Amino acid sequence: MPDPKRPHSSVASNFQADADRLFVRSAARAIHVLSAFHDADGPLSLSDIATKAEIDRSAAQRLVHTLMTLGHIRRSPDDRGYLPGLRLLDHTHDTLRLDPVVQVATPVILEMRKSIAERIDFSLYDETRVIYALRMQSKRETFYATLVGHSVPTYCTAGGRATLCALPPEEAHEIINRFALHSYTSYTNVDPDSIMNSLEQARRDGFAQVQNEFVLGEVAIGVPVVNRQGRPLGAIHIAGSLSEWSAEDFARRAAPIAQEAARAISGSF
Amino acid sequence: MPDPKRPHSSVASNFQADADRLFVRSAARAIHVLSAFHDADGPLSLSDIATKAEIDRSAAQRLVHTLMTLGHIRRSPDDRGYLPGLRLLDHTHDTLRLDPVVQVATPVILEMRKSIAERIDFSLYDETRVIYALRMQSKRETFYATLVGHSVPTYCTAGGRATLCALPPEEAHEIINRFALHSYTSYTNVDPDSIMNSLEQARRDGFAQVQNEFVLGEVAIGVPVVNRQGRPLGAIHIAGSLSEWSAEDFARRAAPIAQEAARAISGSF
DNA sequence: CTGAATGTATTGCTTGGCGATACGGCTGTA
DNA sequence: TACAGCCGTATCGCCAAGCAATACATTCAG
Repeated sequence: MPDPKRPHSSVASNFQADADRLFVRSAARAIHVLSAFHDADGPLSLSDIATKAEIDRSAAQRLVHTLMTLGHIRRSPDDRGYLPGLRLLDHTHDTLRLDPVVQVATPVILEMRKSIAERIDFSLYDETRVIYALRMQSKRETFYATLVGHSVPTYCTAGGRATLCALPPEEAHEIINRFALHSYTSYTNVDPDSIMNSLEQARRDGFAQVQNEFVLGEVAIGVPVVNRQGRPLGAIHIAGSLSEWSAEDFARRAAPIAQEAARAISGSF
Repeated sequence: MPDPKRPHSSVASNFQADADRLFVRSAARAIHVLSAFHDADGPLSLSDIATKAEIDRSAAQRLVHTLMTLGHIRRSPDDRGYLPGLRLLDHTHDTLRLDPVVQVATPVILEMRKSIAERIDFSLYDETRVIYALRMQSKRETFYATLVGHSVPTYCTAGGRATLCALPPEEAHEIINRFALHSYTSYTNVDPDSIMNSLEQARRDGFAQVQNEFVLGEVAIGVPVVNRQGRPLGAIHIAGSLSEWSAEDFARRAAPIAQEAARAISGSF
């Protein structure tokens, strides 16, 4: 399953700096080096990093060296290339624990598991995607663990559609158009108009529902968490298996729980 | 002692650079800026960041500006300061999904939940601490969710002691001595010799056990995951409540499960 | 009103970072 | 065995990118 496009502001090395005297190129390049791993599927060599970060080998050498002394890059255990370093996880922790939305969502999500045994996730809104921040596993899930930081597209997932439906339609439309709409399964809806219709439906129902569009055999509902101005901050989603639920039953059971939780969180912003 | 030729250079900035021509100061400073949030408990102002990162306000301004355009820092929702940005979570995802140990541990940990209903964690070894990478919640846990990236000391936690006991004693001793041993609860063992004894015990038993030392009311066992050379890579830990288990019963029940899982993972490295 | 924060903007000097280049060590292959 | 093509590492002189100092508009507390 391919990852959705992660923003990667690429050619940014030079054209930024001319206009922007506050822009520190070396700092940005360091970040680009770390971002080189976004489309890696294993350890990278110096030249790999240079290519992906769009810098020359010398720059890659210097920056990798620097990041390695800081623990943000390490050699792979078998010494065949470079990997992201464990120190990056410290920033993860900071990002999550200092995020006001995560702070109030956490106890609410934990409480939800008393009401339903399915998989519950909380994710943060980032324009064309939502990023997984918290997860409560269901009892039976054994195959696939979504890692924290995993991001999925907004147009074809329950959580994503939930956040989009909290936006003014024209803004949602603009975001959908920014996408290279990709068919994850044969059921994925890639027609912008049809997606806009499901957003409309979700707005009426108060929750978004998706089956089979991103993962086969999965039914999921999503509810947006919004601030006082109604702007989306994130989403709560609950996912179950189509082998155990009809879509209707699942929505009837899961949606009210997610809605109540979302209301509790939304109240604080 | 400050060099008169470089009147206002901070200690942190140049002690590296003199010796090391490959070291890119601006890159390191960018990371320091992100690390400033490690000991923050809310949004930071520019001056806060400058202080914590040991740079002047100008540098902080430039670096924060740069990191903000990259999405690695953002303003807090109420516009009262800066927070770590969501893009950092992309690096989280890379770090976890590319980590060979996490790759093989994930399905094993997921499988464990079939055998036991308590809280199961997998964490990665980083010298004086272990960093939480994966978690399966127990049914009843409602108060406290450990966020991914959270790190705990090695000397007083089950997972930490498990990894230490896989080290040669002198090396473990050296690590323990590097610590400011801190009493998290009134039960925390802060005596190096006594800690060394529990490591010895853990080595004999094949698992480490800790009660009350880090969190009151909690009993936990930990088993190290090691490579072929026997070096620790991480640990599996299972935690339960002392209100439901005696320490002995808990160990009898949980240890074999964790040991089998650890063996399965350790085999691959 | 004052004083101390905040974030933002500008500037001239100089040193930190640049990129070209070279090197020794592996690995696979012809 | 010799060669080609990677790998990571090391060196060096040039100059603009990054630096620190400084100034300023707001906001907030006392």
